[in-house]
Amino acid sequence: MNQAEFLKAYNKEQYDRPSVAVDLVLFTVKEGALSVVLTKRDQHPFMGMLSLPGTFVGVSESLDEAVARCLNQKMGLSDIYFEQLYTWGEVDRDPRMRIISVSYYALIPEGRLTETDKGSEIREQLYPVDALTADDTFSLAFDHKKIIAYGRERIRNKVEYSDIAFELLPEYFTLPQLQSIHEILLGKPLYKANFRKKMADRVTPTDRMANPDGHRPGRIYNKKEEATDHEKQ
Amino acid sequence: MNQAEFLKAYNKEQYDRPSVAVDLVLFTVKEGALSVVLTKRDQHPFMGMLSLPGTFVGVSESLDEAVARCLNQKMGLSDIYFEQLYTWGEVDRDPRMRIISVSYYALIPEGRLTETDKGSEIREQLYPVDALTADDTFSLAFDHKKIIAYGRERIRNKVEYSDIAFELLPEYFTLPQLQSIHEILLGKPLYKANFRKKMADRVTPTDRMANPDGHRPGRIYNKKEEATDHEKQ
DNA sequence: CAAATAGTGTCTTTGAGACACTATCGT
DNA sequence: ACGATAGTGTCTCAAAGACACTATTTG
Repeated sequence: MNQAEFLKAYNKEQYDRPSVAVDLVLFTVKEGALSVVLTKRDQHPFMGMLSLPGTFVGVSESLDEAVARCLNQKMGLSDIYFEQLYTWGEVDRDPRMRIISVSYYALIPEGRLTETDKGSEIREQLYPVDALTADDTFSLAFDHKKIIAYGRERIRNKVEYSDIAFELLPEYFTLPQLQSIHEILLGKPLYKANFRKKMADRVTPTDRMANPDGHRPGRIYNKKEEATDHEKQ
Repeated sequence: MNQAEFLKAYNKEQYDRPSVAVDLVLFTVKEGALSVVLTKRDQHPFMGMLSLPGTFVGVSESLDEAVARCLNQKMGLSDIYFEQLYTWGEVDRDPRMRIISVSYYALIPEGRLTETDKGSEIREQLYPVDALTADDTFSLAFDHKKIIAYGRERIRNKVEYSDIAFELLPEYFTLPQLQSIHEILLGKPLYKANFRKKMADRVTPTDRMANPDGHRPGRIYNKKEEATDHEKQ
């Protein structure tokens, strides 16, 4: 079978193939709680219920491009950290038709939500993750609750061996702020002295200090650049 | 827009949507080397080159079912451990058409390859992974070399905190055999005494011994069942 | 017994955890 | 000085790493 024959035969079966969408779990930390952006569905199925923002994948865009487009069109955001989570392919996960969902999670510092026109709108779509997933009586559209729980576990694990916590903070931050993010992602308190020892070689101090109200100011740091081969020599 | 209208509008765009396939990285340990099953392509594109076994995902089967079908049809295998790796969605990864590939890895003990009619055939399709990925001049069809490298990294990491190594051994094994699997997956030698201490609570001894030629026999173990809630009480 | 592999005892090193202490801001 | 938070020194403890030793088989 040559290429032309292949395409012809394949297209005949076109109507019998699944569709592909990306679904996005956009995390941020708001008021000390890990939160996720959800939109209220205005169509069947699951009309009126909360769901993850998502979009169908166009034939001439990559998966990552579809995610970037979704972030841009639905939330006016660009240059956001995101990463693929898992691909969900149960046959009946959408009651209308067969849709395979490639899920991603994204991380954004709360402050960056205001940098767009839709900022205030998005702030009102934030829901605390742990309350959401703990409540068995509360239900989300499709399998989106499961996807959020999966993403929450991923970042809980990943914060221990990677630098994702920095994606939830602005460029400049204090160590107590960084510790707070870690505690929220891990879901448990950390010892200050130990935390600082572990972070020591991942951050670089600036000569600036935070200006708090009524107590000692903390030094401002930023994330240390990864050492290049050149710098190592 | 109601459901009927949605489906009608959606189907009109049918020809502009990506297709979905699963691609499978089937690992086994052969002659002390981590190896992967590759098939020689008999069609364009990449005719004559090596590629991963894979199949298109049918509209009425889940992704996991497509993987199980692929294992069964192409290799006559069932009840194999497998797990999703990553979904590859670059637009030009297949020169014919837009195909999104959901990749999986699978693990099988070398001995189980002979339990099927196609066993001897499959044995000849095994290629050592590390030689394959180290050789820059050697190239595979599509982006399959990248997928194999990704799977190889996944199992290298996962062997440290999970029980996947057992999937590459038969039900009953000796500790030196288990250590050998770990060393191959990690790519480095391990200290015998330390390894055995770490494994002590993950295996249960039997009263049987291996019968080697010309040296002390090793005790035969099997994997310890996970403690259930009932057993914990 | 020698060759070969199975299996163990124990010292060292490393890093996580716990906790008590000192430092510096505004009022 | 006091309340509040920032920041440090050091002891403990558990696990990983390293290495030397003993044990059991066949020929």
